[in-house]
Amino acid sequence: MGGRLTRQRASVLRVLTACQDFVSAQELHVRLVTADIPVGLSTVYRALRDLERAGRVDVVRDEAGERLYRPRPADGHRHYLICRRCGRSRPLDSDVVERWAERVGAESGYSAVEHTVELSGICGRCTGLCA
Amino acid sequence: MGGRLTRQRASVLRVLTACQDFVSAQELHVRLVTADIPVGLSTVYRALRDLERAGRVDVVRDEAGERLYRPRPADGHRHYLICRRCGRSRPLDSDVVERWAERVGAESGYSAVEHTVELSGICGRCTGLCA
DNA sequence: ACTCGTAATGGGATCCATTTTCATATAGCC
DNA sequence: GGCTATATGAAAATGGATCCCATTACGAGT
Ligand SMILES: [Mn+2]
Ligand SMILES: [Mn+2]
Ligand SMILES: [Zn+2]
Ligand SMILES: [Zn+2]
Repeated sequence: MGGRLTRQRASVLRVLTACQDFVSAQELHVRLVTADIPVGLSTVYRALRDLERAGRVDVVRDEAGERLYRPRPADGHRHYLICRRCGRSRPLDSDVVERWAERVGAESGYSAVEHTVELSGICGRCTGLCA
Repeated sequence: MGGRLTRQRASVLRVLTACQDFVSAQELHVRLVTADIPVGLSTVYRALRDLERAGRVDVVRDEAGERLYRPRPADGHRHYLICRRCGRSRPLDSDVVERWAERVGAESGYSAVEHTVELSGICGRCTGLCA
């Protein structure tokens, strides 16, 4: 399933995990380079693509359409509420939506139904700062 | 609210409405040109941006991140189930999710909470064709 | 530990949707 | 009809993501 274990891939996963929030590939690349862990940008993109395929990360898009990654909790698939100002995210209890999506999908006659659910807002800390 | 009523803007909205499904800006531009309605691509993008700001269209992103537009039904905000193969979409009854999103948002301490909900699958017609 | 085949790397080129620029056209008010 | 702020559109710029390909290095086999 996973390919060879290279220094680069290990570093990408380690630094991503240390983030605890959604980060873009570019941002992650900067963090790696800043931490004196030289990894090419292409390699970061490839590592993230592979992690995504392996179901190890959750992916969302910000308003500009940029892809943001976050390590997926061990207990599987999650949805998040993300601060549009600072990016802080928290996983949600989404049982209700999961059941709704399943039911609607089944009733529709469509097959292989997938869903995207994202909430965004301004977190308490950001509401405090400025206005 | 809208600015001047130009031939181009009128055409964009008319052809978009005739589509009855999600279309990309580029696709819409091709349809316009094909129908002998010359409109610049930039103008299509600008018209769609304005329609979006005015709440006249719903916007989703396909898997490639491309933005797709569909005229919004008169009764407001909707969510859709879209065929990943051919693009056919149907509006969903999303009361359950609306209430869930509202509750979760309120409990979170975040303000100005917004949500994105999209279902995608393979429609009956596409399942029939090939495999 | 050494070799070797093959997958992985990375810097630059390339892709492509979307935005910006700016000279020109025109809607809409007098 | 004239005026002017606004809209247009062709071309250039932007920027995230992917591709290319010569080079590197993982790791299985010995
Ligand atoms: Mn889910
Ligand atoms: Mn909704
Ligand atoms: Zn915040
Ligand atoms: Zn279909």
